[in-house]
Amino acid sequence: MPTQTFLNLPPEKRATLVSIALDEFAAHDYQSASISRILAQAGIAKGSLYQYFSDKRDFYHHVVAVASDTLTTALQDDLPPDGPQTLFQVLRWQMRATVRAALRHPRESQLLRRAYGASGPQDPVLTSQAQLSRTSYLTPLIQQAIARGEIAADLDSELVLYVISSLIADLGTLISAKLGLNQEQAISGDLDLFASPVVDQIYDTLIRILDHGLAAAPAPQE
Amino acid sequence: MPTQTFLNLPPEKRATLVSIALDEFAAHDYQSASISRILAQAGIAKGSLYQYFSDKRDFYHHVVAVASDTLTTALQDDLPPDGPQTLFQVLRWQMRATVRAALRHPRESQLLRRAYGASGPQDPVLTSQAQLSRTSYLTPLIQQAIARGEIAADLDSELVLYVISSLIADLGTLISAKLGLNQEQAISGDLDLFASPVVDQIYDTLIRILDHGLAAAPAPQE
Amino acid sequence: MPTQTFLNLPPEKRATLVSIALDEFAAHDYQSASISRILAQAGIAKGSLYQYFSDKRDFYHHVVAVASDTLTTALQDDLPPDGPQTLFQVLRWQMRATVRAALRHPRESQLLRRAYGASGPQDPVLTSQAQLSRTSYLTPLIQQAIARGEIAADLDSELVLYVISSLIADLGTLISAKLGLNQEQAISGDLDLFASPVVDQIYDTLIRILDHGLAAAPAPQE
Amino acid sequence: MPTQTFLNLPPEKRATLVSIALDEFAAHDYQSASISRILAQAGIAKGSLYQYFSDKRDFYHHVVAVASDTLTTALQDDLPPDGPQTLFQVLRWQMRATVRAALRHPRESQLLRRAYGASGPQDPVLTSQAQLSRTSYLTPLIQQAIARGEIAADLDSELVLYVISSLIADLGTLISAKLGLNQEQAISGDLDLFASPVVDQIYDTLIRILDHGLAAAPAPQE
DNA sequence: CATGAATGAGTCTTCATTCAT
DNA sequence: CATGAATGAAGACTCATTCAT
Repeated sequence: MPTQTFLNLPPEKRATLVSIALDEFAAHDYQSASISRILAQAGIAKGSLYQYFSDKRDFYHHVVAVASDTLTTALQDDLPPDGPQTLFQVLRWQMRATVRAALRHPRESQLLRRAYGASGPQDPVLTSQAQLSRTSYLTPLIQQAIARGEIAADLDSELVLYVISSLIADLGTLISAKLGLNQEQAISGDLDLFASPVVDQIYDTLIRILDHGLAAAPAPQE
Repeated sequence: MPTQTFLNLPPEKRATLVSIALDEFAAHDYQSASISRILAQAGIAKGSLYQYFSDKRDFYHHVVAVASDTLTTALQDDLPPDGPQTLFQVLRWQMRATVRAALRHPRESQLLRRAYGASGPQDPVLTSQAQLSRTSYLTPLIQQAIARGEIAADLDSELVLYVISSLIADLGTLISAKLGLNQEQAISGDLDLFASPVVDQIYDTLIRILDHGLAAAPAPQE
Repeated sequence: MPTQTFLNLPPEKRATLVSIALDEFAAHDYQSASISRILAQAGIAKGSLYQYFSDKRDFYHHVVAVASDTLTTALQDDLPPDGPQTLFQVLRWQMRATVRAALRHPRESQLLRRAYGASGPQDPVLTSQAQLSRTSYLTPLIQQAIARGEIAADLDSELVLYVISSLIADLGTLISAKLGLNQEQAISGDLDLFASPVVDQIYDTLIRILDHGLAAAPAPQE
Repeated sequence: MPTQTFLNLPPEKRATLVSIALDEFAAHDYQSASISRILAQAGIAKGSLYQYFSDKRDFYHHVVAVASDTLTTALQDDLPPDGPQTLFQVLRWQMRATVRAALRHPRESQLLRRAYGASGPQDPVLTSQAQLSRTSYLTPLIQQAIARGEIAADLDSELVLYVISSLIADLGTLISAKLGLNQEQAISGDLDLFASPVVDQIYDTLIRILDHGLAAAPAPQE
């Protein structure tokens, strides 16, 4: 946890430090990210960091937390239009919002992929955070959907969550591939690149697949 | 690429070196994996490695390639029973085979997850290998399935590939979660842990979802 | 030397600071004792210390002086019973008092052992203090004893001082060894551990040796 | 323990390194002695030391061992003349030899004083070595002396050892004081400084005190 | 062709001290 | 007069790589 000393810092300085650290931790994994590099670039003395955070890991956690906040906020600023909606209408929106948030915040996105993806047993803090972040938003939606009969009642909600979040998780990769973007473009943060009917069609198709797959089916004729 | 010198080595020595390296690279990410540690444990002189490989990265690539081979071979030794089968019957087999291969070869599995997952723009070799490994096996199956009408003709095969491989990719996580296993047990290599009706039911349900979702639908009643 | 600012401090605060410093300096040698640790534990601001003392070493000297006072006072509160006594009767008392003081004030005792023992040429202040502390109490006693004929007149009083103080200096070690105590017990401050006839006998024997050795001997019969 | 790598080194290089380390460890206590300083002065690369020793402490132990060997050898090269001798004749020789060895090897002497004196519970290796070094030579002599009746039979040999070794331990201090030498002269290694009748008389007197003190006394007439 | 000693830049972290508030 | 943030040198130790044998 950041010390009070860090919290007292001029917001600008705080932001600079975190932003530079974001770059470093997004580009290298925890072990190989270099505190020295970050501090040199930020123009902050070696010793100072240890007045802000107790540890390299402590610092890392903070940076991850900030990135997570940034993305979460971006998602919440991009809510579906009001009015009653089916799970699948909401999911379509969510897909788009997720992709757009990742585009707008490529470093945060990359960092979290790394942090939550590779968080071994060595960092239980992150492991549990990761699980939470995957679970918290979708789980209630899914349970409502089951209650409303939009999803087959006999489907295990945990499994449904797995299906949906798996499909959303790597969406960026899919879209980049279909648009023929290289990785640089994909993380350029240029939203226009993704404003394409192709992308919309991807959403539509995925939603159709989910809808048909999960629907409380008049058991298909197999 | 390994030098000829390496290829001339007694196979046993080669295997030992690679196996120990597998441990190291599975346990630590590329940067923090230690050549020194590997060589010390293998009883091989520091200089020798640089007569076998040009680089730490070169060596790493070789180890990843071996791991990839191991898993691929394991998958190919676990083929579905003969006879004409639908895509979904094959996929069910494939799911089971993938999970079993990962269980039987936990280090390789972990290494590839790391290597393909976090392969940044810094290692284009791995990035393309990763893509290939995801693509090669499933793509022809999917195209056949489209041809045979098992999948809606208007579905883009690339997207179908995405859906299927996403669902297979993290299957281990899902199963571990549902069985309540911790990470240690999950990589223990104990096949019996996964021999449970719960697991079979997961396969069944996922296949049902895929089937309904991808089927050449008599368009559902939405 | 402490500044006036320090002397103006509420005695309680002063005592707290010194006591915590005592712990630190008793546990680590001068260089590795940490001002930061002391201040953090005492809840005193970094800058303040440098308004109380000029230096780490200045502070150290003060702590040593306090410890020295504490022990000296403890010794003076444990005077031999009144009435005329021989040097050896006084010495026996002194041995016991020294041991008891060390037991009652283990931190001070440990600190002084460190400070006076290892005081190199780098810290002349301590070196001379150390010498003084060894000399001041015993020297007059010895001279009286010589005058009274309890000690052979031809013995050099400086040498006698050396003999006596050497034997007293490490008494703690000897007693701990004979009682089979480990170091933890030895500095536990538990007076009862040393309340044993074995200990009394050690005093008696040492005194006998000193007495016979130093006595104005009718030249022994060898 | 030194690695084979270290043992393979040209003896000259080995000696240089150890000698410089001797200076450093004699001048500063373990914690504040600086590996960097030693290596810089020795012209050896940082990394190399860790191919010779596993640790700072490992290195330290080696240096202490070398110093101990040096002093032990010096003592053994200075044996008393042959022929049956009383304990006290031997002790007189031993005093002289100890003082001369310390003079000839002032750094080793200083290092061992530090190492054995301040060896806390944190370094059990040294603690036991220290005890051994104090015990091994004198104990058998004392037991013989008791057997031969040179020492009172009722004296505990452990206590006698304490008395004798205490008096020998700080002899250097006493002599320096009596000769009026400052610390620099005392560690200058100049043997001639100590070739004085004053010194011989100190030995004589101490031996007389020990003799009278420990003798199997016809209880003196006090 | 194997060896393994040498290298020195690099790692994270701690420290006593200063100085503006 | 107290504060506590800033500093940057220094600490022990590890690393991939080279090169003479």
